[in-house]
Amino acid sequence: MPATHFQIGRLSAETGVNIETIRYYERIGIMPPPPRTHGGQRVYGDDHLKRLAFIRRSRELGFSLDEIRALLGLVGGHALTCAEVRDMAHAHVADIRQKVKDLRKLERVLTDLAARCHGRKVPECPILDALGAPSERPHRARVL
Amino acid sequence: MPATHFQIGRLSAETGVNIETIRYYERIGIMPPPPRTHGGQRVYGDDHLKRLAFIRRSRELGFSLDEIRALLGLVGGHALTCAEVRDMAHAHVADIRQKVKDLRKLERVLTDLAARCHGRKVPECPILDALGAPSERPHRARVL
DNA sequence: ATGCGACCTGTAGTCACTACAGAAACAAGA
DNA sequence: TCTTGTTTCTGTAGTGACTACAGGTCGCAT
Repeated sequence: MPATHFQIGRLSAETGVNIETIRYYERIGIMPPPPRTHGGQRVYGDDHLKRLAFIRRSRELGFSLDEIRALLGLVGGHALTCAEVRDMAHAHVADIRQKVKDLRKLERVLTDLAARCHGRKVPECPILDALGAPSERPHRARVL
Repeated sequence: MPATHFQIGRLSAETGVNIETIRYYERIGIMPPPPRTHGGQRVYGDDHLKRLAFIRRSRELGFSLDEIRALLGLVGGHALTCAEVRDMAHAHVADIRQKVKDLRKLERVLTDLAARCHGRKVPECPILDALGAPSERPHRARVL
């Protein structure tokens, strides 16, 4: 069982969240201001640890800080229903699918371009060509 | 054949780049300052159009403005070799592949969570649970 | 008492835009 | 010529989610 009182450095180490980021979270109100020592240093407990872990995990899953605020019930004062949470998750999945699609298209284009490039001396680079020829030559072919 | 002299609005319309963004590009030096009318309004030509199209396309392919600066030969004064361009493209492909991987994992986790959620009244939401339970209950299982 | 690392506040920088306020320029109609 | 409306101008500030830094303080060990 870990100690129930620790400072920001420990909290940072346990959650993997940067110290500066923790203070930032406090400033914007998604982490509650913890009690302080006599000298003004922050003292955290397990609740803070859990909450920060939650935030971190949610960020990893692609939720914005505003959405996390909602998940935490910090908006309007009422907690979300399970259905609302599920809807948020669904919306994210849709976002992610679109992003993956876009990225894969992009990957194809770039690999194609790179494959056609043989690293020769200087000017006739097919990549620069495909991008639209910065200052010389009219560009005909359009990829994507 | 399109007109060779036009204002920022037209340039914006033809390239799909926001007017404010065009001025921003000028300010940070990746678009050259165009000549002006008597009254101070910017006048563009086909060179500008091509260059902006190049920039736009490169952005779409995921290059940063700094990388585009390099592609345009604005750094150190020397243009990149074809091989250097190809290497940049390769590096991007690697980036993209990693991102796709991460996103797909994320998608799986989120769909799983959403599937286990039946939208019931309020508290026993498996999504919030999996995220680490904001303030109550110890969280055992870790996904991802 | 002194040295050291961890911590404090507050501000500014990052990236790539985007938004706005308030003024001036230009084209078309009355 | 005057007015009206659209477009453009400059300069500044805001966005999201941090990150970096300066200059100072805390707390503990020696």
